[in-house]
Amino acid sequence: MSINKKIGKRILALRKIQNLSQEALAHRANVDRTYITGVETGKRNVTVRVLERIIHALESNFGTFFNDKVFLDEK
Amino acid sequence: MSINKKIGKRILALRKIQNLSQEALAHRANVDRTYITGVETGKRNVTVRVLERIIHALESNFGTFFNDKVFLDEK
DNA sequence: TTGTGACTAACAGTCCGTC
DNA sequence: TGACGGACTGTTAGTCACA
Repeated sequence: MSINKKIGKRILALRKIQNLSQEALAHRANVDRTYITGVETGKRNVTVRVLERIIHALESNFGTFFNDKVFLDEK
Repeated sequence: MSINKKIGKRILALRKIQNLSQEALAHRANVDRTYITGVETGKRNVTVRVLERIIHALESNFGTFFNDKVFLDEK
């Protein structure tokens, strides 16, 4: 599984926990809604600068974001 | 401190621990030598795909890479 | 509410060097 | 050995109409 897909899954999971729509998250992170779609579906290869905005919008941080089994599994 | 500078510092630290030159790391990660310089000095905004290669070349992973005080400090 | 294809400006990333 | 520069190509950021 590509890093992009892993990140997409993680973002989706965190977004669902917070009961946010893609649009609400997009607004918080100051990116376009369709951009969030692209990231969540693993189609975008994000830069750390944008990823930082999204992670903060999810009220998380890099440490906890990547401390998830999604990033440890070999799938 | 920008996310790029934090990542640069972290990569430099891990590289020093392993006693690698920038060139050796670049070779392992399959990126250009001058690119490592740019990343370590915080001038480059890396994509997660390349960051993954660099982290693996440092024999680390995203979880432990970002589990560092550099990414927690507000500096 | 979410996904897709297409688009341009900006920049990621390479390769050639010099200091 | 590492920082830095210019020139270059490929890819991402950011947005839109549409489904």
